[in-house]
Amino acid sequence: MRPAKRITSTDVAREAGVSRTTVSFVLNGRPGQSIPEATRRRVLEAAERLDYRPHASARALAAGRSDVVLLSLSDLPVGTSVTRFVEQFAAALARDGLALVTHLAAASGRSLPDVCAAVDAVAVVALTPFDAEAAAALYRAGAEVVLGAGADVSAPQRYIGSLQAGHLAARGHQRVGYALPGQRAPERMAAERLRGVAEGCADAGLAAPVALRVGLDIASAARAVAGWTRESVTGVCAYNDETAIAVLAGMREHGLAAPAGLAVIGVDDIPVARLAAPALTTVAFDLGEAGRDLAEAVVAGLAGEDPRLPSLSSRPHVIERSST
Amino acid sequence: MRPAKRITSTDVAREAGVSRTTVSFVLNGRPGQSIPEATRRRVLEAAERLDYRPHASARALAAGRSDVVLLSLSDLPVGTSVTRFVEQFAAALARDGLALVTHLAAASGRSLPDVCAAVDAVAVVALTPFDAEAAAALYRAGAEVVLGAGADVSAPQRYIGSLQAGHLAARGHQRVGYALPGQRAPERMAAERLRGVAEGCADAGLAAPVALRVGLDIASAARAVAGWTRESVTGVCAYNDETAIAVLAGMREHGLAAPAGLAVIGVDDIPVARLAAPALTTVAFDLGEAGRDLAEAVVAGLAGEDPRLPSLSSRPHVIERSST
DNA sequence: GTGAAAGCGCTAACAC
DNA sequence: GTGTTAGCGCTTTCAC
Repeated sequence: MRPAKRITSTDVAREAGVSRTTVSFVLNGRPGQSIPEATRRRVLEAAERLDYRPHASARALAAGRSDVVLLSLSDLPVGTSVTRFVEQFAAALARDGLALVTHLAAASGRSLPDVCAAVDAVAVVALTPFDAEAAAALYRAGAEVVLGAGADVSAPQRYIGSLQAGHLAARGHQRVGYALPGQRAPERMAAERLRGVAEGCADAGLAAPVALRVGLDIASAARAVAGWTRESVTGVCAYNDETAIAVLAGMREHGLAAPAGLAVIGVDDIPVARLAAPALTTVAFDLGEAGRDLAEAVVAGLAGEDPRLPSLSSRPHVIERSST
Repeated sequence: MRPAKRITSTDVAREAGVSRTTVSFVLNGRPGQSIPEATRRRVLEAAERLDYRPHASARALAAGRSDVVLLSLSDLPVGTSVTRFVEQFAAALARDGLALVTHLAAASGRSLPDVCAAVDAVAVVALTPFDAEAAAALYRAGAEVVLGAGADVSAPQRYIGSLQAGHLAARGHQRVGYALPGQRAPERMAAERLRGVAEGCADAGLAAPVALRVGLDIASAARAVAGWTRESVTGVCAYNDETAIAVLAGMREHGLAAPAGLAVIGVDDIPVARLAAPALTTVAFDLGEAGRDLAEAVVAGLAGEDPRLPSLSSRPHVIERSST
């Protein structure tokens, strides 16, 4: 299957019996230009008939701007929430004629700025903030808008933490622990969530949480559980569901069962959370709305307005199951 | 932070005191052209000093081909194996000057061909085969190479299944079950794995596996477990680790524990697999090599050679833990 | 309202 | 060896 010859706007123009200019005007819905409905339809039909697709590179070169938005996904577990986010984000961008592609951080091949340049992205977006240097590199790589999902990203994260702490406090726990993730997890996000837990504890008049690192292996988790027991912690907030499940496993090692031995609450509501023994109480949130908001911010930024970052609002809420 | 004016190859040429042609030759490592080392270095240094980046769109337009490869990821759980794949794939492509971006199927915004056109991708790749129509649409969208990772994709999948069956057979199980995934899982992949299990059973002189669907919820899993018990199944192969964990949960519901009540073996070796109670025996494989092979195939295809599909070799192997 | 013409930044024949 | 030149396919000012 060899690709056929490219169909150009010249072909469409010929087919419709107009000039390329007109084709361009019609296809780009040029405002301010009043094109007779008849001509309009003729062009549209010709394009349709020929299955014409404007050549993106040529378009970008001439217009000085592509319509590609690049989303950088760090090695977050691409689970439920992120999926929803991508869905809504892409859909919202599409409504403005923008196309979304993703750079997976695992893709060690090229740096983000390199990829940005390679696809000639007009905007680059991530779920966590870019530091000044990274942003500068992206601008240099040709991006017009660079949006790390907000200084405000910290607020929702803290809120998640406070929900966790609040849930445990409401159940009468006096001393809570925090399960920090092991390696290769977004430190920043973990830190914000922990801070949220600390705030939640403070609000409830409890002491600061006992934060311990928990890798995704039983030994590491068992060690942490021992630590919490020693500190008479009775409930622990975990960075996410995977970590929470590790805590559950660590408890098992000590002959402890949730929630009596230790109450555990996670974040994310991944599918296996409800399959855990006992089923994991967790904080779920929907990034779908955040996706739409971010798309709006991107569009605003492209329009020259100052893209005030959306709050990444996600309406986090506790899903109570039996682990607490 | 506003993007500065673009640095063009003209700037580099001026800075280096040569013509744009020379810059182009040097930067693209034109073979057959013998450029004095001195000039070469001068150009390279100028480019470096100016932090010059060729404008991708202009490049693609002139050269008639971009260097963007688009990977389409269906809603597979983007877990360990896929991550390794992407890593190696991207790295291998980078060695040939190609950049990788991903289209997440969840990104409902635009169809794959649309995105392909938007980034002007030279090649589009997926982990599962494209049907003729889809491939044709991609060619029409401007792709030169379209590679669904192989008709041969079925072989490794079947092999995985046979490994599972073999493992159970070796442990003396006489009647095995198969846990088909619930919704939104790649049917095709599941079918191949099941077939592999069937073959494995046949090879061991066992009856065909009892295939039952298992959603990611306890009720569904419990139902399946009841079904298997009724059929005196003593060991079940699960489509993947998540499904296997569901089976474990379903067993719990019936007061059964692995491996005595029912032996369970999964696929993927996701992090929580080893945290399950009991720790899940599973089939792990490394898609890294497959990533490298696929990159090679893409490059070959781009060079006009017939891209004989790599076998997606992945060296699957059983990781024995206590659930069997 | 429509068309002619001038580039966007780069590559690649083809001269020098 | 290096520079001159002609586009790649599209957008967009500016006449008609």
